[in-house]
Amino acid sequence: MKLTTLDKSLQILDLLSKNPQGLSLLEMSNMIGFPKSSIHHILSTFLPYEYVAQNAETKKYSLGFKFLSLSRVILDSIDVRKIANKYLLELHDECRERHGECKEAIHLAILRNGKVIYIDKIESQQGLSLATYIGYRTDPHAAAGGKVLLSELSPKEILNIYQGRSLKPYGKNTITSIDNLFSELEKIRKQGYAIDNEEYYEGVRCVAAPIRAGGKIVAALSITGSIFTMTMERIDNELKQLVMDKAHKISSEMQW
Amino acid sequence: MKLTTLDKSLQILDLLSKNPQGLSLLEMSNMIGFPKSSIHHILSTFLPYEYVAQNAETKKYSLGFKFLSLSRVILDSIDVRKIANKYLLELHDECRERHGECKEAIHLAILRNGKVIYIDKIESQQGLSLATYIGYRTDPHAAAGGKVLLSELSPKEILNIYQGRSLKPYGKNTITSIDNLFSELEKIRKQGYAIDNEEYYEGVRCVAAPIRAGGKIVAALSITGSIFTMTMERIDNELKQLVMDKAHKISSEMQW
DNA sequence: AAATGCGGTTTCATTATATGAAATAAAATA
DNA sequence: TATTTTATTTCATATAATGAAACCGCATTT
Repeated sequence: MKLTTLDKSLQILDLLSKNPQGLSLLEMSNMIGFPKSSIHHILSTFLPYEYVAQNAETKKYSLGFKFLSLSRVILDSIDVRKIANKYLLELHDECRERHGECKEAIHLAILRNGKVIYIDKIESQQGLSLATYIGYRTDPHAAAGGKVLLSELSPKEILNIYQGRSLKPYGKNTITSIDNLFSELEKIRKQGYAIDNEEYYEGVRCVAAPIRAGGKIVAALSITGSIFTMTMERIDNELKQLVMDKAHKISSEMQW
Repeated sequence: MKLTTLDKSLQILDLLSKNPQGLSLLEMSNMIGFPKSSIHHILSTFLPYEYVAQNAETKKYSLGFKFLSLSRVILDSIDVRKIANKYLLELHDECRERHGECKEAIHLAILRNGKVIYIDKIESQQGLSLATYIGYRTDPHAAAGGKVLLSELSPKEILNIYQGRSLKPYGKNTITSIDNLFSELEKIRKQGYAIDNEEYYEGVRCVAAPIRAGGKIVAALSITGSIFTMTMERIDNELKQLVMDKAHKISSEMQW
C-alpha cells in the first residue's frame, strides 16, 4: 500500500528541489494543488528534522541541510569509493606526470536503477570544466563508464533499462540503436575497456575500465579529457592501460 | 499539527542513516518498535522516489541516492558558495606560493540553527587530513570560523544557541565559559578576524574572517593547518591579512 | 519430496489520523 | 489606521494509516 500522506509529502520535497530559491506556502499550493493548510501541516513536520528550512524574513520554504548530512552517510557507505579514492588520486597524478600538467578528469561511477551515478571525481583547475559532479546522473549508453557498467549485464537487463525509451543522442557519436549498443558492449567485454569518442559531449573523449567485486562489475573508473589532449593515439598507447591497471588494483582490494 | 505518519517515516530515515550497512524489515521493527507491516508501507512509499533503496539479494533497506542529488541542489542554491569558490582556490594557491607546497586547508562555513556547517573545502594531499567535509557540522564556539559567525550576533541570540547546554571542550584551549566567549567575540569584532589556537583539535590552528552581504555576516572563510606550519608569527605577519583580503573581495561581489 | 522456518509482502476491518474550510494572527502595504 | 496579503491554527469530518494475520517465496531440514 502506498501511503497517501507520505507520498504527498515527498511530492512537496520534489517541488522544493525544483525551486531552490524557495517557495511560499501559497506558491506551493498553487503549483501542486493541495490546500495551503495541508502543505503547512507537512512542512511543519519536516522542519524539526531539517529536511525543510524556512527563511526567517521571507518565510519562504526550501530544502534543509539534512540532505547534506545524509548524502555523506551514503557516500561513506559505498565501499568501492573508500577503496578507490587513493587510486583515483594516483591516476590523476600519473596522467599529469607524463604531460607536465594534468588536463584529465578522473571519475568513479556506479549503476543504480538503470542510471550511471558519479560517486567520486578528481579534476584539476587547468583541465576542461565538466558539468559532472558527485551525485550526477546520466544514461549509461552515452558514456564510457556507463558502457562499462552495462557490458556484462544480460540482454534482458539492458532491454529492461531502455524499455519504452530510445537511446537519447547526447553528442555527435552517441550510440542510438540498441543493436549497435549490443555489439559495442560485446567489443568492450573482449577488450576490457570502453572508449567514449565524443559520444556524450562534443570535443570530449573518455576511456573507462571495470572495477569488480565477487567477479561482478560494481563500478567504472574513467579518464575524461578534451580531444586535443586525449588523442586516440594517446588513449591507445598509454591511457587505456593506465585506467585498466588502476581498476584492476582497486578490484583486487575489493571484498568478495 | 504534527503529522504522525510522516513523523514516523522520518524516524525510519533517521534509523537508516545510523545504519548505513542496511537493515532488514525485522531489524527495523525491533529497533524502532513499529510493526513490520507499517514499516513496509512506509518503505514502499519511499522506494520509487529513491529516498530508500533495497538490496536485491539481501533485501535489506538503506538510504537511497536521492539524497546525493538533493544535496547538490542545496549546495548550488547557496550564493556565497558559487561566488567564493574561485577565491578559495586562489587563497589555497597563495598559501602555497610562499612556502613551496601547500599545507593549509581552506574552508567556507555558514551558521544554521546554531551550528556551523562547512559548505566548501579545498585541501591538498600533502596537508594534514582533517575530519571535516562538505556538510560537516560543529559547535561555533570551538572553531575560528564559528566564532566569526557568532561575532556580530546579539548576546540574546548567542545565549539562545547555548541554552540548556554548556560550551563543550573539544581541544585543549576551547573556550568553555560564556563570559570568555563574549569577550573573545568582542575582540574578533574589533580586529576583524578570529584565531583558533588548538581550540578544536590538538596541534591544529586556524584563522578566519567574515564574509558579508547587506552588512551582515553570512559566511566565514578560514585557513587551517598544523601548529608547525601555521606558527602564530605566520598568522600575524601573513595569513590573517590574506584571509581578510579574500573575504573582503568575496563580500564585495555579494548581492545586497 | 515434504515439512519447517524465516523473512518479506499483502490484505482489510478497525481505529486513529489527515484533511481542509474557515477563523485567526501576523506582516506588509496603502 | 485601514486594507490586503500571507502564514498559521483549529476542529469536525472524511479519509487514510494501522497492524494482526494471512500469504508468499525461498532455503534448510527431515
